[in-house]
Amino acid sequence: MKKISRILSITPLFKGLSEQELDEISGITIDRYHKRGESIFMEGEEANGFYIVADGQVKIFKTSMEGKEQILHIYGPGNPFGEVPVFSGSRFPANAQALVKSHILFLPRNSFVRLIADHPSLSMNMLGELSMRLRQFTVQIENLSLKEVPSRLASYLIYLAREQVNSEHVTLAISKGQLASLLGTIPETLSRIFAKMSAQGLIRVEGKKLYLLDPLGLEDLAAAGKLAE
Amino acid sequence: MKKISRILSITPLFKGLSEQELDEISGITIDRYHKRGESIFMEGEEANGFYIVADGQVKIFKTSMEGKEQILHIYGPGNPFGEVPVFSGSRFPANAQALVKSHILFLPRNSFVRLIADHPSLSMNMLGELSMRLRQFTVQIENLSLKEVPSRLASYLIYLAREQVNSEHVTLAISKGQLASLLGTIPETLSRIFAKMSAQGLIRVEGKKLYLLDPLGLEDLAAAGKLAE
DNA sequence: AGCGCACCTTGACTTATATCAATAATCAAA
DNA sequence: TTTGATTATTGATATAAGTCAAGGTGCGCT
Repeated sequence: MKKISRILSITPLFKGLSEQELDEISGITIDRYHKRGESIFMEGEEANGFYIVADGQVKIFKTSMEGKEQILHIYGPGNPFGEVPVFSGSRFPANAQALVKSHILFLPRNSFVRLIADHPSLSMNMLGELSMRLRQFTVQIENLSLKEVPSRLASYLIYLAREQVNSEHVTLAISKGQLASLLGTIPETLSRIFAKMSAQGLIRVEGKKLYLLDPLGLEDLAAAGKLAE
Repeated sequence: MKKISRILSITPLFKGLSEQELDEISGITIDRYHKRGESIFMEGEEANGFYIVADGQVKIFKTSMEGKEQILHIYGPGNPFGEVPVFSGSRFPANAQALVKSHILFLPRNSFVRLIADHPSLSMNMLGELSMRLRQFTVQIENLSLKEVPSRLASYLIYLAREQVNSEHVTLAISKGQLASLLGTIPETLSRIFAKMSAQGLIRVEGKKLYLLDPLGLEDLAAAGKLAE
């Protein structure tokens, strides 16, 4: 019980709520544990609640008929997911799967909706959460439609650099294959672009460690630029 | 005043609100009129409120450095837009422009946030609205990343057919150039695909009137299928 | 009615990225 | 440490869609 409260207290969604309110919420959560690769829910499935990552890593994704996958989000501790059907429709719009062994909290829809009606600050937090997602999606659509893969990769590297304080290098939290899927491409293409960017002296790749050798060049590439041969 | 209430009453966002609550809202709206092609707001601009289309048509879009445009939404009477910065950040994530002469209602942020805190059903409606948007975006990302242009077009035609009751034909509310931008392509490509689909006997194109000759073939194409030569 | 401008279409060409295939590196576990 | 499996790289080739360019069609406006 104490452990759950700790997770809830670092969840931005619950920021500003009192001890008592957090206890109320932790009273309605249900623990779930998923192995690496295990499906949490699938697109089209009926939802009767949503989730919060307590520990581990989860991907939200779509797949095409031919088996290609597009990752929409990758979430870690403190991130809620699968809330859309709580507020509209009742089916999940995408799939969720654990990328590593994960501990997930499940919040049943009805209890949560009751909670939200009574606590305006909780509903404001949820509105903030959903609008952040919309913001991220506009960026993702812009990237997919208006930029080519090298620019998308450069954007992602810059994003990682902001996220991770260590200015020396950044570390990929996911495999390169998954990164390809997140960027809307395939591993082969990503691999080639890593090679080209290395040849240009923009980055140095050492497994999951990426050294950003030329941050300005990357900014440039992210904005518009073309990657020379 | 009476005219505004009528618009608000058909706006799904305000469904279930009392006469009095609608009056309260109409008390804080500000009328704006925009000519065809006029900008309503631009990406990155500070927002101090959001909008509702009273009459006309508005597009929400992103543009690349090189001038290519990706339409995110096209909104008509009753649709709210530009709400994201009300709940997160403070800047618009995309551009808005009137496609035709339009009458727009502006709702100042502060008054609206006050209103939402007092009326739980209004906040639930807004949560529903934002989650519908998230749903639409997942579809759009799926389309851009996982389907080719002919499939996207077929999906859009099927969507139009559901929207418009007349099963005989559908009518484009926008120009073909704008449709291209909505589908994440360019007019030339769209034109060629219209030609191919016509040659296959899937559709017949007469200006803005589109006859869906082979609905099953279109469903097929939308799902996965390839368009033959 | 006819002028002018925006929209649309068609053709030849280029290019980014996917596909297919083979090999290489990495990693976890026995 | 060896082994098998996952993950990553590299090469050759195919293809969808973008670019550039030139006409054509239609529509609103005086």
